[in-house]
Amino acid sequence: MTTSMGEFRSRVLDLVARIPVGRVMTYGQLALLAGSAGNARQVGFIMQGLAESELPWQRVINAQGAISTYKVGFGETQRALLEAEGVSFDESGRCDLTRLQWWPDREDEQPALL
DNA sequence: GGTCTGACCAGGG
DNA sequence: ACCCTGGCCAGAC
Repeated sequence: MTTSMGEFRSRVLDLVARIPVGRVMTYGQLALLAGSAGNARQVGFIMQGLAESELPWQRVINAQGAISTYKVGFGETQRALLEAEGVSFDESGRCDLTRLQWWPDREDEQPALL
């Protein structure tokens, strides 16, 4: 079964759209759940340009619980958006993934934001 | 085809 | 906790 890049991309975006307010997912986690384990870097590429979209792009962070977008110029914006929905960061710029990382399951569904 | 790059990651020292 | 390494793989020359 081959998963085309187009399918991968749309699965990633579907997942991002479902992340509840105040929760986060990581690049690697999205790659895994979208059917391309180990392809975290491609998720980063897919996220390019989503800052102007309606998607909650700010809820995607790296596996250390930190923001990865400073190098692309969106870091401050992302942090502000997350803090505005209740996510707090420690001195080293990390949030508590054990508490905030969201894994899709039937009980914890939220209305899609699309 | 080859080579470089990257909103990444896990593991090891 | 930090830094480094190697792995990852699609895009863009």
